[in-house]
Amino acid sequence: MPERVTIYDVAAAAGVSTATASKALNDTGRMAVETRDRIRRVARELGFRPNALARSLTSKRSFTVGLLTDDTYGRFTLPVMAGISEGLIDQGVSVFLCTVEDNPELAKVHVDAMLDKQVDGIIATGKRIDKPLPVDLSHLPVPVVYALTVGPGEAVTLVPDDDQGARAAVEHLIAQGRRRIVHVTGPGSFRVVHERAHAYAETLQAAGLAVDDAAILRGSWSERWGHDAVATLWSGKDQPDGIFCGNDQIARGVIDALRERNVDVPRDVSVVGYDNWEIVAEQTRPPLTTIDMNLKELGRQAGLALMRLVNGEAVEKGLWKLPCTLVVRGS
Amino acid sequence: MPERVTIYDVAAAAGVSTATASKALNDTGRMAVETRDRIRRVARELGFRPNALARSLTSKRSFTVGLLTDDTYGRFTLPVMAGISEGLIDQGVSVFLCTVEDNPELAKVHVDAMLDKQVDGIIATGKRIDKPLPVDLSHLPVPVVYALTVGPGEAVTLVPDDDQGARAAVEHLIAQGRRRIVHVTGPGSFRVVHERAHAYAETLQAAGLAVDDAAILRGSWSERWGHDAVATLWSGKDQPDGIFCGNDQIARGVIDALRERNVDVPRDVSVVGYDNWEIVAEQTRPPLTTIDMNLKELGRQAGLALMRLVNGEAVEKGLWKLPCTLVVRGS
DNA sequence: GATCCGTGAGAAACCCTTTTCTCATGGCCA
DNA sequence: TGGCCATGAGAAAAGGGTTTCTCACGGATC
Repeated sequence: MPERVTIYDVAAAAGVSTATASKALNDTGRMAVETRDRIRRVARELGFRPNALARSLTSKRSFTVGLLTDDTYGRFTLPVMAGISEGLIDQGVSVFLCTVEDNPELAKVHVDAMLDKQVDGIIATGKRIDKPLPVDLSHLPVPVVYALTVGPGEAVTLVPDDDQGARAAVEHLIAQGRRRIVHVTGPGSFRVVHERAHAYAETLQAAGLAVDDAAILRGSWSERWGHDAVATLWSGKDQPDGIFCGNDQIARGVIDALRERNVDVPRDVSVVGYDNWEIVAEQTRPPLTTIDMNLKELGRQAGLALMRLVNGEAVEKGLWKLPCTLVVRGS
Repeated sequence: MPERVTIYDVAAAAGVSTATASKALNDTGRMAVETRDRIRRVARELGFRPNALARSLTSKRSFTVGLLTDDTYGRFTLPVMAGISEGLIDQGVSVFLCTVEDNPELAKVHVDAMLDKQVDGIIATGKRIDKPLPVDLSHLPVPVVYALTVGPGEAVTLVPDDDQGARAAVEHLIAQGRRRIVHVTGPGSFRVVHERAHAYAETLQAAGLAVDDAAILRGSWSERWGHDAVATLWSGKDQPDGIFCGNDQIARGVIDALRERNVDVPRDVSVVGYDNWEIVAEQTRPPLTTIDMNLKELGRQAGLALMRLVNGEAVEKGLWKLPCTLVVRGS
């Protein structure tokens, strides 16, 4: 293991003091151009990289943030984390990852460890928007941002705009000339189910289409449920010509069931999913038209918002609803 | 934002020097028991927490490790990361998360940022065992451990024992009295496909059962493929009574297809999956018997191995194959 | 009563970098 | 020729801890 090169080494090699070396490398202070260039050249030759710890000690900024999640399996958290990491690296910020499950003591240990390490701020993220993390982050000495999980009212919280997403899905179906549009979605215990269902109903109404409570079918987030829902729908009369599904798995079940009944998608029925889970959406036959929540972008924004708070810049408090995108494929 | 309490505050409040305060709190040095207790009590009352940055500066240990991943969607990486985080927090170690996708420049920036922050070591992990990260980690000033991704030969690399896992699956089928066992698996371009297929064949042979190359069906990692494979298998004569699937999604497709054909699982055919992806395995009807790769445990071990390297303890180099577990459910 | 030694605590140095303050130098102006 | 000022660079302190070394004190020993 090679010894690390310190600024003392650079200063000695360039024949100057560490003060001068520091100023040369940070482009501060006043000095002859030749001196600055010489020091920089020496530093480069020696492969000098400043010790961020020592630097943080004086600057009071560690260029480090903590990321708390209660999710170990979900597929929503990873893109959010990737977005955070990607959005912050430009500013030289690194991200501490902490998985806390539902364990309050563990969460506290992690938060304390992060604070001891002088994180500049903390991002809380989770597997379910309507479930808070098992730890109170509201009186910390650093700013906190919430992404994909609820925070206290006065906090900055970023979530996908379910209303706009659902609206876009239904509007797309209407634009395809569909008039009898049903909504097959997940369990009523999820907040997103209500929001999407509400937006669905409003959009129909705005288009002058009939809204029927029975046209909202709640079940589980599974292919099976999509399959079963089609069985129910096609057992009565008055079959729909458009189906807005609460997620891509349901949509896939719906499409498979339709094909089994020789109902052509998209000729006879148009289907729109939710999530743009590529491994599902692209495998469907035909490939699934669906709503992308832009989770990576959400993560990036969360990171940037946190840095603005850290820098003392003004940030609008409250719920930020980030736009979803309709991804048109073949269904 | 409350001001942070430093050891100077503690020392002043207790009427001692910072040297004495430090020794009292770290249980080092010699001093009267009353002095030590008094300092500790004062520290507790003031809510003193040492600044880890300042501490790291002298100790040369940051109690921080870097975690590199190229995965932003996969479902394998998250449990590994959770295991690492969980395994290291006991030692007060925090984990820097870096997502590098397939971008070598980005990866280099992240690695440099971590080294600047004086990480004690680095863990590389990825979405696919047979694909390396887009950055060379072999000449770093800190130790490196690879988990779920290939490292150079002399490195410590942790992967699930696919041989043992596949063996356990097939042995379970044999123990159920099955004799005509086929293997429906993923694309031949994946190394795990070869390993599992090889173990499958060997286990059959060891049990004195016929091994037929045509009994290994390679396709995609999807339910659809499981479905299609059953269609193929049941179109000929000589149907199998046991099916070992390359992952849970395939297994689910297989089981669904069997039910559609009125083939009873597990009465007529036993099915074993791979991955123990609970959202799939538990939703299957009947619930899926499958192989759990214990990824969280793998992550934990990776973290512990890295800390042993950091502490200069002996660690066996090379490939560590960690045992998989058969999870018996209803199939 | 002088010497010795163990004890408890503090002074100071160190980790690495940044930043403020000071100072020597030399050119310019009066 | 003396005083001023701009310039370039270094000394020193700070940041928050840890660690080594030193020292004052009091009791035991001879």
